[in-house]
Amino acid sequence: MAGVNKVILVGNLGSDPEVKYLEGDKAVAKLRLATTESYKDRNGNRIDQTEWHDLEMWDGQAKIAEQYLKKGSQIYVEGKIKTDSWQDEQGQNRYRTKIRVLSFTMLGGKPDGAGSNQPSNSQQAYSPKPAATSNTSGSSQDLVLDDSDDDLPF
Amino acid sequence: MAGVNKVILVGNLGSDPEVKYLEGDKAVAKLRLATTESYKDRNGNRIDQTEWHDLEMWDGQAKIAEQYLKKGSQIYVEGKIKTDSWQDEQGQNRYRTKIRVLSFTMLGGKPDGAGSNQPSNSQQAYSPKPAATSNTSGSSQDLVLDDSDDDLPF
Amino acid sequence: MAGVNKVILVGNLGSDPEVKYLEGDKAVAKLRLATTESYKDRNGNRIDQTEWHDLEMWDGQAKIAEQYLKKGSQIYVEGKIKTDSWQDEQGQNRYRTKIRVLSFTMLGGKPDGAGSNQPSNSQQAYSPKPAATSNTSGSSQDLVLDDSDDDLPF
Amino acid sequence: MAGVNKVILVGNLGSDPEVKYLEGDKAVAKLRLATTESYKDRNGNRIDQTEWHDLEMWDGQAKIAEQYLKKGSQIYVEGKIKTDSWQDEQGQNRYRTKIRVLSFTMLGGKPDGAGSNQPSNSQQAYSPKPAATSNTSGSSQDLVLDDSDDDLPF
DNA sequence: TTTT
DNA sequence: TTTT
Repeated sequence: MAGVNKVILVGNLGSDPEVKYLEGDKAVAKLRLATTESYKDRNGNRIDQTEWHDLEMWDGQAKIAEQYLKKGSQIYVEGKIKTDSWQDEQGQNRYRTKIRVLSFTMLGGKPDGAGSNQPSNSQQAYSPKPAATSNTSGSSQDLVLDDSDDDLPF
Repeated sequence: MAGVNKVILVGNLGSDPEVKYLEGDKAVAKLRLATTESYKDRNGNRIDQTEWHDLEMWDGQAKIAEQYLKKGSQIYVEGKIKTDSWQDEQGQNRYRTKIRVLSFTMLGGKPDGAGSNQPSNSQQAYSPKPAATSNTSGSSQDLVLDDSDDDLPF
Repeated sequence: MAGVNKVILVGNLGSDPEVKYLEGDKAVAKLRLATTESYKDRNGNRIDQTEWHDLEMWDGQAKIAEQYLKKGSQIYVEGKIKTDSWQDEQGQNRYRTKIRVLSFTMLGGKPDGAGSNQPSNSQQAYSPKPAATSNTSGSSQDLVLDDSDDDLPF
Repeated sequence: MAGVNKVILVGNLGSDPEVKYLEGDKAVAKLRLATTESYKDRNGNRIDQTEWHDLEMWDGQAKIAEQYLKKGSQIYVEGKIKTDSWQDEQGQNRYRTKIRVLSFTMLGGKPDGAGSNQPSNSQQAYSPKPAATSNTSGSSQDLVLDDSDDDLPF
């Protein structure tokens, strides 16, 4: 019965992360990630096919995303699929699938600036590379968790 | 721009595959796969959380699924995320996400029978393990396989 | 600079886990895992090609392995590649690559017995499925960790 | 018995690819890839731990690597583990593990040049993005690609 | 031997 | 809506 539900994505953000702060030092970030596949059709024309993914990050990860990611950023993402379902006003079943991010890594060169609200001198804040990889995390000692076998609330 | 869109699942089928045959030797199978995550809540109670995934397989793969998979089968799946979107009659945007399967592997012991419509002597048809792993494959103008330095697996 | 080093394996154990207990509640398990790939050669003969992997698990994970895994067990493994190198007595560089396991999941039906030293009524000990999935872990509250961004000593 | 043997890496090349041309349009490329993991030790000092991987690519893939990859290139790699073993002159068993690459994707911005032997105006050769993603491919009796519902990507 |  |  124990299962595996794993997603690996490499793509670019369609816009800056949207971060909401909740009570108790909690935060959630929503991001839209494009993964583009390129192939030739039977006439030899190159076709790009883009898939858009809704990413969700929490807490320390959300804050790192806010600080370092922005529209266009290329990232590697690991996460799991979660589908929300509900009934709409017409009583119809509705579904929405998102990727709950467990860790991500920034790709490509150094960021040329930072999150959308950041002054572009945040290069320094970026230094050492504490943000280059983020795992689902929280406490200030940089505790790293993954949410498979424990009592995390998600 | 080149991206990665990869899903890895291990779970059990919620029902037998539903296979439709289309014109020209094409076939498509729909499957529902449950991946269950188990964790302890803060009171130490074990909680099972199940996520259901819509899988789609085509052609040779669909036929193998029909023949060898059934309700309860445990499989390893590799695929990619595809989200269909459309407008419903109320003009609202609707979304449905599925996993386009690129390869799968049957897990656990030998199948005790076979697909739901199969005589249970299909054990023989199963022999060696021709069905144990399936890659996306099919008609010759659409040949797509994913292995490497060898002859083709089917 | 942040990188990704990820291995995903599904295979069977070639023998029972070998577990060593070290000072301070530490334990390490060595396992040999076979992943077999099946293909047809150009004469249509089915060929099985088996790759053997050296797995290493630590602490809580090692103990779970000892208790529930044995020769023949089919498991799903996630981990990372680590290559040890040293000079042998002739002054030659020697290399040995192993998989540091970060999590694993038992596949197939319930185990029919248990680790090699276990009474075969361990079915009960196995109950619900507390052991079915293991992450790199430690403390008794079932704390789950992965060792990417922290100060774990391995 | 069917198994899974999958490696996913993101890292940087330690040097330009070494490509050898063999008889019959065959080619093989050797690459060294560094994956670096960053963590804080218990004193809060950031530690970088680098793992080096031997990559092997064949045929079309090797040629693309020669043309577009060079020292420092950041790539995403998918492949499988292969361990060669042999006896050395002392009759000792020797082992060497490498990653047989099945597909790779260049990460980060546009290449600023090209393979080590290429004129740096190869930007044009790079155009559209024929090299951005490569799957295992090659001679017609050994055609192996890994994508899905489309025409072939090269 | 890479990268930040 | 990203990227090349």
